[in-house]
Amino acid sequence: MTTPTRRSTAADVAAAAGVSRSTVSFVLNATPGQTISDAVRQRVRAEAARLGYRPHAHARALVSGASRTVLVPLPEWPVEYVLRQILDEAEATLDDAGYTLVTSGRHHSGNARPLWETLQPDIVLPIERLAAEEAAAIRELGIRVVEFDSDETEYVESVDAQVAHLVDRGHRVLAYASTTVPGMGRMSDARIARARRACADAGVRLQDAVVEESTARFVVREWRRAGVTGVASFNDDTAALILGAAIREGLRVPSELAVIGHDDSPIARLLVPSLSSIRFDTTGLGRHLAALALAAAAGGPPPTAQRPPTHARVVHREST
Amino acid sequence: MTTPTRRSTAADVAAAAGVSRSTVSFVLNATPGQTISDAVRQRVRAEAARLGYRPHAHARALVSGASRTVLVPLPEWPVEYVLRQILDEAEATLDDAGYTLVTSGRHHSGNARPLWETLQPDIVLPIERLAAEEAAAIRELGIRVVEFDSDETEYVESVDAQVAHLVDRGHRVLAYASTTVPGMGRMSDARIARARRACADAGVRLQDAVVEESTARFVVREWRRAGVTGVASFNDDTAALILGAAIREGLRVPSELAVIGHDDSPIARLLVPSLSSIRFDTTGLGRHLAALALAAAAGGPPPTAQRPPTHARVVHREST
DNA sequence: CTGAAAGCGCTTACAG
DNA sequence: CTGAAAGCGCTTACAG
Repeated sequence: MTTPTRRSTAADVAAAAGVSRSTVSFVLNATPGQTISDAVRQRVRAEAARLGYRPHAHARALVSGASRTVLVPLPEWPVEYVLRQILDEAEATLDDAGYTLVTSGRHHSGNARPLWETLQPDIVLPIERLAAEEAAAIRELGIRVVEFDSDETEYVESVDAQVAHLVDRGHRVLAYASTTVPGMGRMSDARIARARRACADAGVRLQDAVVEESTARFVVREWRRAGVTGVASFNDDTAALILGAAIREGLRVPSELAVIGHDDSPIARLLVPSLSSIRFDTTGLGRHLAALALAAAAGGPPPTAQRPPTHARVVHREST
Repeated sequence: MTTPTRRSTAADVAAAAGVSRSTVSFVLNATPGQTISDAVRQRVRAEAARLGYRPHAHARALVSGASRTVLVPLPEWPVEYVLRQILDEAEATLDDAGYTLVTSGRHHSGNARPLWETLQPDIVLPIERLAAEEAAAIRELGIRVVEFDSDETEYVESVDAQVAHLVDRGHRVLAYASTTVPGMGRMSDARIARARRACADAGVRLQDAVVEESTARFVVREWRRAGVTGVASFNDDTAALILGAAIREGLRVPSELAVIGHDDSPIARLLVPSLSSIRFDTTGLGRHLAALALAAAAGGPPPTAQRPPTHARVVHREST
């Protein structure tokens, strides 16, 4: 760790090039409508390069009123594979448009100010809907908040795909395995509700249970007793728990118990038997997020009220 | 998405409270050495609250020269479980000290400026050592760069623990399973080298191979032929690949082939048989990172040149 | 064709 | 006890 050197400013460049600070700004920002000789432009650029000049972001943001930054507050629950993939794609797309995506962690113990105050992003795009007061507080900072038009209940079509897959493969008594990760309760409830409806529509029965490591074998035994032959899971980790319990119970998978996960995370391919799962169009979703942010940054309304393209589809492997 | 309202400034608060802007600043920042009547203080605070005044971060950073922000550029390779845990802890610790930790993604396609320019953090703390020119460029921005005193070769004692565990359990021909994730090559090489040394010291033989999904069974067959009975893996995903291949080959684990992973990621408990692995003191490492950043922010040298407490230790499960 | 000046929102010596 | 003023580093009308 060495001591930082004093950074060079536009004034330094101006002095070195023998021009005014405005000229430096005009040249370096290629401001249109200015008539500056090529010789001067060359000189300014050369001096800027020589001095390693980089405009000070805070000063620029202060005067321009925009930081070209998008803040994504992460949800309370641990961020899973799918969301990471989506955010990676959103980040790349925003980068192409000259915007930087920053995610904020789930700690806000309170000593540091909230990241939107520290960062002063142009846009805040929360994954989970913010509390109304919180959103209002952010807006009072002059920041635009992008709220999704849809709540969790619209993102559960993947459950239909799980149920349809199991029904197609001849299962008539199903179970839904949900999880207890704190903060995911609402999402879990929405998915169970959707599973119930899908099963009712298909005329099959549905059990459900919260599955944890310590109870997985017990749950599996109960389900077997109730005639369950196919299980849809909240995510791949929960499915792995079911799969493990089934194996330890000496059940054959999928002939005695079929299991389908959700998210198609890396673990799905690593399990034996490999896990059928639900894959999302994370690229499409990521670009959709980026488009929402960019539209908000441009000051307009969201691009389309259309639902993003989830394209949830079954990846069929050995477990079903 | 609603249009943002104009945010209120210190000038608004001053006008509303009938005082000067300096007084507002003194009151709100509790600047010591000022003698301001309680009545005035009350009034300023009340108006600030009523107007929802929040100091503009960029203006404040511009004048104070500090943003109370720590930037952690993430490595090129996909961030695994252990690093996330470490960063979560570092984030919480920094938050307690009033600093915000921001991580920068691995995209820098180049249209957006590097995050350190956009963010102007006080400290940059890269996980992987930065290229010298890059570090120099950051320092020219007046930002302190914290370089670890140690390179990867010092973080491989966990390999000793893997080898010792297998040797303790009676294995005399070992194998090291490495991975091909781009960017992790150096780390992988360092660990294999360490495994070789540990095996030489223990007087046991060592094979090694890069393991991928498509080649895992082949590799396992080869190893069996060479008499290998214990495998140490670069990470838990690679171990899962070996485990899966062993099961598909009809081998009994651990009696015919023992496997130990690395990182103790969630998958280790989900596999059947459950995977022995190496757990780190992520809490200690996270706090160590935070301490390094804080020491740098305070302007001093790093707190201690001591190595961080990795405390790598074996978590013994069914696979060994 | 180029520079002096104002101003973004704040903090902090310095006068009263 | 409190306010006027300078200045952080930039951008951008506005004069020459």
